[in-house]
Amino acid sequence: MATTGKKILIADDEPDILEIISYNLQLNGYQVATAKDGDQAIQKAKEIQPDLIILDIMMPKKSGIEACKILRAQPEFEKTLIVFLTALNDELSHVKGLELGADDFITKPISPKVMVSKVNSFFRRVQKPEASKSIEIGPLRIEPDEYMVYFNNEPKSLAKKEFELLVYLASKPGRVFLRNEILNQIWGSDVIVGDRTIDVHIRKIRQKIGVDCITTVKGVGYKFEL
Amino acid sequence: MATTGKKILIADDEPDILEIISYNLQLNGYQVATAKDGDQAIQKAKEIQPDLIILDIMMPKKSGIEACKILRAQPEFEKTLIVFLTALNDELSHVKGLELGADDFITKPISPKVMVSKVNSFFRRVQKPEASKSIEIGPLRIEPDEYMVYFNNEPKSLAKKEFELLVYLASKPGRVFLRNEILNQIWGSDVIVGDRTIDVHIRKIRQKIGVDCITTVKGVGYKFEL
DNA sequence: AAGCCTGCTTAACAATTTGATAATCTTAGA
DNA sequence: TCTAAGATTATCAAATTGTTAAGCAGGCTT
Repeated sequence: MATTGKKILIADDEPDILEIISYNLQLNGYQVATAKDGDQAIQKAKEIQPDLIILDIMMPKKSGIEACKILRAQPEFEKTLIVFLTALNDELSHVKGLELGADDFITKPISPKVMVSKVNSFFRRVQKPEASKSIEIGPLRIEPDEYMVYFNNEPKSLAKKEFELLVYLASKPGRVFLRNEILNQIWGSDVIVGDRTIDVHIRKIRQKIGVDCITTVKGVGYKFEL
Repeated sequence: MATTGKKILIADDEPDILEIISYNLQLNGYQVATAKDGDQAIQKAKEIQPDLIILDIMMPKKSGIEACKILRAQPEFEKTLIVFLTALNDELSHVKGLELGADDFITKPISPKVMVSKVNSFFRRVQKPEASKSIEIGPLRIEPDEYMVYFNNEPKSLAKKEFELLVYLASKPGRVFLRNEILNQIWGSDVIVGDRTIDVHIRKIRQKIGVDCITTVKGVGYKFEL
């Protein structure tokens, strides 16, 4: 299954549960991180900024409820999906958890299949694309979100292929990309285009940006540098 | 407790359950309607247009799953919250239900208290996106509450889809939204509409607003910018 | 219930932009 | 100097979007 790019953090003190759930979510294309207690959950949450946090209620160090309270208090986790894992019949926890700002709870025991279904349904509601970060090299700023390049804050608009090519080269300034690498990355390994095609696109980028930020390495490829 | 105005429809074939849940939800300010089988649930849903529908899986006439399928097929219930009531261990129903477009399921037996908490959390979840602050960009002001756009204080009225689309794009000025993202957000991930549909709506917005505030990024999508 | 209005979607065609190629220069480097 | 790789330019086909009009369905009015 293709990766969805969604990051999930699971906190539970039972390694077995952690592993089986983690494994099944990964099979379904999620990026999974784990924590074995409340403190670790909080620390890892800050670290990886997950899209969904699953907290077991009963954990050492800090309970899931405490962890949730702490997380929710921070703006960065204000809108993160947080759900609790609870044992059956633990009604009090349910009520408390929901009042504390959890978005839902999941009762244990739970089969991996149901878990995956639930997780999918969480994301069905809140699917918003993650923002990619901008690249900044000297007076040049590339904004992948906007499909725009700014030179000294002057906006320069490139066509799709040109932009992709520039972003690719600029991803590692100074490094030379072989023509083959470029073809594979931007055009795909199965597409066949002529040799001059890359040149033409490079030319258009140079022309539109107005600064020579792409250097030719004859017989090898191109590199981005200012 | 003050009334929230939220309407809930509960369908279950056990009158006792119906009554006790209904009573507790009403205590918490919800308007509650009940149905005792699948057919009645569908009929009442059309009648009162509830904000949340709770369907028991095992019911006479039509099962909750069938009822859900029928309801979801109708545009008016496309985005209504629907949750299932299921007996424990009935995993198959869980999975099936979520795949059929239910938003969640609740396991029986369930205490009234937990039920109320869950219901509260459902509404909390769907209310978040409705943070209806007005958006103001330059001479353009968007009032989500009024479904109105003002340009230099001149009111421009847009149709629903047009308005939603504009609000979505304007939520992050400068950022390019892929056609796919737009489809998922405005039309829903399961609705299939033709390619030109977005264009036509974009055109109408541009036409009605009278200023070109939407930029096309060919091969990618659209972005809002003045 | 019939008719009208509005908004959503689609189809058909026009207009535009993009991407790839070919042909023709330039130039770095042997 | 000579040569091969790259730069330029023009051109064309394909992909993408814009525009218009027409069909349809739901809601409202009469």
